[in-house]
Amino acid sequence: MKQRTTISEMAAQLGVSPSTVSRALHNSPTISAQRKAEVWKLAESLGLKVVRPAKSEATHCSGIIACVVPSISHPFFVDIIEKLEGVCAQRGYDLLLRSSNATPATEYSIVEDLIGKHVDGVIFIPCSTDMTPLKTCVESLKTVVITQQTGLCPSIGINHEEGGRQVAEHFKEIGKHSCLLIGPPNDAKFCGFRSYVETESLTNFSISDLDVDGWDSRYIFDTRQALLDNYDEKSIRQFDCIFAKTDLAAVGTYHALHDLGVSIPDEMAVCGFDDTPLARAVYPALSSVAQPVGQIVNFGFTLLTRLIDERENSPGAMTYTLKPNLVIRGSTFLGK
Amino acid sequence: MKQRTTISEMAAQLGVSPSTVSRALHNSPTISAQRKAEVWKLAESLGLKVVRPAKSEATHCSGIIACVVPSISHPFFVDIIEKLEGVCAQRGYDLLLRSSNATPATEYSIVEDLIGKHVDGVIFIPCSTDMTPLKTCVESLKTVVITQQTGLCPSIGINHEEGGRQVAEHFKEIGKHSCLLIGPPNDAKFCGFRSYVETESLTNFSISDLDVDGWDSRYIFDTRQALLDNYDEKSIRQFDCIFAKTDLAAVGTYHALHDLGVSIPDEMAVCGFDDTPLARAVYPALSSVAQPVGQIVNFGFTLLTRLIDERENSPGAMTYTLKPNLVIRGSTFLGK
DNA sequence: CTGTTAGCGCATTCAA
DNA sequence: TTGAATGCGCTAACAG
Repeated sequence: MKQRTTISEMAAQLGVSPSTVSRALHNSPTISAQRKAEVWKLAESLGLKVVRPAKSEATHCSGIIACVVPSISHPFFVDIIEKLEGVCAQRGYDLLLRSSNATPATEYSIVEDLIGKHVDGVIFIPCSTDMTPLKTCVESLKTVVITQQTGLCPSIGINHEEGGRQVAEHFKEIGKHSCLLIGPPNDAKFCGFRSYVETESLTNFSISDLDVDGWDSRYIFDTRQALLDNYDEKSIRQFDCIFAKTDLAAVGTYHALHDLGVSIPDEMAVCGFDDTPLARAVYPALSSVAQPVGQIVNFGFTLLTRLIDERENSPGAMTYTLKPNLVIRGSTFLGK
Repeated sequence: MKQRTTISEMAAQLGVSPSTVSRALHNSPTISAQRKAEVWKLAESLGLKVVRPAKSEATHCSGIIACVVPSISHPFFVDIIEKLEGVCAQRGYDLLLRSSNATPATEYSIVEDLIGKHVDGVIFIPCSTDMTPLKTCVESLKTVVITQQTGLCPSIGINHEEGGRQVAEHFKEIGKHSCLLIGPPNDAKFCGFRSYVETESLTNFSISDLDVDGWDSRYIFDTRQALLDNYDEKSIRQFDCIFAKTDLAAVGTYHALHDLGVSIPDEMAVCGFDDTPLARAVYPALSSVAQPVGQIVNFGFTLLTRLIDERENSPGAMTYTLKPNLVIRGSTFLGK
């Protein structure tokens, strides 16, 4: 197997010193244009492979960014991963991927594991309200939290309450007045939903909860099951709209409604959250609150590199909040 | 920010030499149980972080495995990534993720980039029939190809022809006799499909092609569009079954058929490939040829670690072929 | 069993 | 502008 070329091998071939090669490769100002050209010529003919681990050790930076996600099968996180890989590749960073499987304990052990390793920084998506793992992470590694706000480190995410409010307003506008919220009842988006209903004093608007949670594609089936366990053809019809924690739960809702013979959107409007590709894959297309994933990732990445380059004087724990945006599609469209 | 503790700091605190600490941390047999206990005690109180880059340099192995995929938004690859992250985490490896965006040129630059970097090996999923990038990869890095067979390095994947044959057989059994194949006509699964039809001399069975390809969720909409561009309510009904290259194309087909007012499965049976979570998310649930992703990933990982540990005498380019398995669901179920 | 020595390949001083 | 010397933190070979 062909070995990677070292800087000193190149130096030998050129009859110069290793430092000269190093300087040339770094575009150091203290080197003659001619030498630089020579070195680069050879470098390119060899494929230009500088041994990174050595560089990492000498410079104390590895060019690797870790990303900790709650799940690798939730389409929303997949979207984030995809976009993050994009910026990383573009900006010369490598992406190390780790899933906490929505378990704080795993999250913690990942952080433990990451410290002392070869990562320049980490993009963190917490999987619970337990901030212990994050705290440990922030203590030893440059960290940026995305998709939610935290006071522990720079963070960026949308205003989830606002997202819930948009859904409530939309439901009101299409004349709905009895909603089932599917997901953890204390989820911020549901709080926002409720607050809108209260603020607008929609007296004839009733709200119920169905507490099912999940992080991967099983969430679809768990939601369906929970729905079927708790409602039948008759009782489900006390509602005329459903707001699900995420598109996965919304799709599970589609299944259950189909089983119960309830039509979407005529009898029941359904709205999801995150606006994942899934929302456009199902029929009817699912209305969903979109998060500006591109912005979140790009800005999160920028924040992190600033931290890494220490360009940030006092990084503090700046918190950035973006606006969500309800995308209306067939699942809430023709509702009465 | 708390610095990672070095081995020599620990040594200093304990009044022993760095090598002793190193040995203890490695469970070397040439060390007293007492010393080992002392070291571990301190290590744990400190969080036990050994600086990896230094170790990487000294041992020439980093504990990092790279995975090159054609796309991070195709559910099939996502499934692979998820499972690979699982084994990696479990076996103490870090996973470096790179997407070629289904472009051989990008694939090549990724490989170029990976060489000389800190990866012990790479799990490679080629994105095209252009094997140049893979060849370069194999030359300089321990490489294992998954999801397809190649003579260039150890590889593991299913027999795609066999998958196509299973679909053909199923279509025959449910009494279909005019099929539209959606995807690159020379795809192995379609060859298998055709070969079954020929072998069984199904004289009354006709086959057409619709050449649309894609690697991410856009494939859904491109397929839909291609279908609508090429067929109308009438002409589409010359077919009674459709076999799509992958679940994404199948879902796109759902949309188009809905637009055209064709019912699934009554008027048209639809079958996908890869059996991604998407297949169970849509309605009616999509029949699809399942690939044993778990086996592929686990075995691929094992092959790679064997290569890395040099336990393999002559790695050669062993090729392993697994069996696909058609999962029948509502989309081809009640077909006549 | 343990300490000392010598690198791993690079970046970065310091001289020249 | 360039070469020589030093060190990053660790492992491994060698003594003791």
